[in-house]
Amino acid sequence: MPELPEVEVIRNELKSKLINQRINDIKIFWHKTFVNLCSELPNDNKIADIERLGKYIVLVLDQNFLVIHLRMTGQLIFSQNENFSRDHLRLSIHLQSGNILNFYDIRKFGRIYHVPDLNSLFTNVGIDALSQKFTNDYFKELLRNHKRGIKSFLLDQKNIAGLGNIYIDECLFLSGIHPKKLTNEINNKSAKQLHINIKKILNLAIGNMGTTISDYRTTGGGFGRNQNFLKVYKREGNSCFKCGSIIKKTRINSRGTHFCPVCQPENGVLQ
DNA sequence: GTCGTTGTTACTTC
DNA sequence: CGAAGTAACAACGA
Ligand SMILES: [Zn+2]
Repeated sequence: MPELPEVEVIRNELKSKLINQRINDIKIFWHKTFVNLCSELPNDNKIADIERLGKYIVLVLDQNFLVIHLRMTGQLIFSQNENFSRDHLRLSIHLQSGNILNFYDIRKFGRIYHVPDLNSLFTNVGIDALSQKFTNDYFKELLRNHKRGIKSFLLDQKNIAGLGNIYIDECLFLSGIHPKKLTNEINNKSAKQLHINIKKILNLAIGNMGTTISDYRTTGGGFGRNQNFLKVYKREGNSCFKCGSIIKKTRINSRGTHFCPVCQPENGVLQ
């Protein structure tokens, strides 16, 4: 279930495969996957560019946009022929070159929106975590203006776009911040550390081609490698790489949350 | 049969 | 209003 790094890897791979290609036809196999808010289908449109905001991939067409969100189990797999699996195939974008971009999605939560503009779709999406606009000062202000558990705050895409459950646990561990620490009680030093680590961890994960825990695949169907470098996610019961304590797992926002009780003390007090 | 799962949104309650 | 909790979406594997 992809977060910013996985989406960015897919975007980079698709750029060379799709830009300047023309869409011939779209075949829909699960109706809810495709949300058409334009008067027509995107057939005959050229893909001019591919952008990303948070976990959204944006195919910029001549006239309008195709916006893709993979949600939990979405996969975009590129094929140069008709010889591909139809299992869990929800939609195919056929290009005039004969190549096909297939959208697989086991749980059917993913969506492909065809929209005339991006405003309505992105009203509740904040600044991208890897954007130049996401500065330390901006982050400090954002934290100060909310009183909310930091993990819950970071999961909310209207604050900062792109972080999800895995990378939030990793960023908070590396920064020594308890996931329930209130945003307005995080001091400037911790905020700066967290800001640096968010960028660092996301960029490292992109370099490792993303994290494959179960369903994430690159556009060639390959695995990422970043799952081999996680420090706390899925490591409950194992020793902390920093201090040797046992990594704990709890539930925050009904999400599995992994942390070291010594390196990330609640209320700044060792437990 | 039950539980948990990398996401988002609507809804309720405080 | 903000924040927190829950269900819903839906399918699979342990
Ligand atoms: Zn530790």
